[in-house]
Amino acid sequence: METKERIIQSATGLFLEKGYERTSVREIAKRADINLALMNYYFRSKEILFENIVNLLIGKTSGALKKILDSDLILEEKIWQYICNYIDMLIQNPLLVSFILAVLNRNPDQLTRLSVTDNLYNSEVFKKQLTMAFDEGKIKKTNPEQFYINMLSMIAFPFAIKKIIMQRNNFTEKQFDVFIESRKEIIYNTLMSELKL
Amino acid sequence: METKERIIQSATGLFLEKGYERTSVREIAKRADINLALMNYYFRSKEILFENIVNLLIGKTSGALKKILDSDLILEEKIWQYICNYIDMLIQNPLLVSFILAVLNRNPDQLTRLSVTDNLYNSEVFKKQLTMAFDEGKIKKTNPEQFYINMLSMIAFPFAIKKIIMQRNNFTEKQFDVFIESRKEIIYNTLMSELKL
DNA sequence: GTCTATACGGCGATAGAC
DNA sequence: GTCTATCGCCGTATAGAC
Repeated sequence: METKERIIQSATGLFLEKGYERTSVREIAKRADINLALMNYYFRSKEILFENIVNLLIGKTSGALKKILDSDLILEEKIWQYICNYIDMLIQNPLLVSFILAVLNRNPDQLTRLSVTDNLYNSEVFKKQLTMAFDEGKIKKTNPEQFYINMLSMIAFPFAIKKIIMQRNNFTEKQFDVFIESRKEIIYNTLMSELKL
Repeated sequence: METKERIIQSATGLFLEKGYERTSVREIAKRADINLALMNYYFRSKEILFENIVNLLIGKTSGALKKILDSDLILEEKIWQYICNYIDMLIQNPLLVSFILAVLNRNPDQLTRLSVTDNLYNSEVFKKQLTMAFDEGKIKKTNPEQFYINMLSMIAFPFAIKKIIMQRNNFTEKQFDVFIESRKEIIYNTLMSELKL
């Protein structure tokens, strides 16, 4: 579909430049040089359009994240891989966290519509592994859900407050990415030091 | 002011029930039983109205948070007090995180307008204390800004994804609060175990 | 100073003609 | 598939009555 593709191209660019809220469907239609109504012919709403784009941008990567978490890697290696891949994905899609949080608070009943969410917060296998590691005497006792939330928080939250962090520290985009990049090791150490016997 | 008070009462209730985005100014006016235009007579905009309400709700508490961080408490005690007070405040104002993040992404240029933000993310004194503690050989070397971000992330992020956490774990409101309450100790231990020599 | 009525421009969405 | 025209909201602004 030529038209459909043009809409996606235009919308992707605008969403990445200005974020979801500040991009209007009229603007998307204008830049794609198509009629406004075609937006709603191909995608039923602005939100669904965004979901399609998000799935295109991070569908594979987020699937890979879940695979890491559900794999049979040993605990330390799994945590390290998860942190690295998650952060790499967010560096390449810095608006993702804000968007998901925005959707969450506007449409709380339809959490499931955004299929990637399942890949981004999913802890069942991982929690079992944590419990088992404790039973085998390999780590200190820990609440698996709390541990997972800690990991997720330290990975994702800085992207949610990216603008404040940049302002407070006078960061350029590049400096912010460096700051985040160095968090990989910090998050890993913080988490592991709590598990060590 | 009778009218002004009625607007604040109505708006506070609606914002707490439905969040900022899903509450319209017409709804606020209707419930307060006042004319729509009075909204903009007393408060210049919906956003300013919300800011007033936020300041009323958490003005004192957030000031207290900054005082803790800037006090001369010893490091361990300061961190513990900060975590406890911050979390208590968020338990009582669970929509605060989502709102601030929403404002942040809609109005990135006017971060300063929401005065409480200064109280909620402010690390200068604290970072110096961390650096000094290292110089005195009391703790392991750590990047102060990263440490502060870790603390903030673990405190605040769970409120941003409250709805997912509740859904995934089948929590009631009360169970969520218990879950959060028990995070105080967990966050403290996680942070301290990274500092220990 | 307060308050009412009304209007403006923009939004996301849609019915219906071609 | 595409387009026009329009709907029903939204936040905001203002003219003018009391």
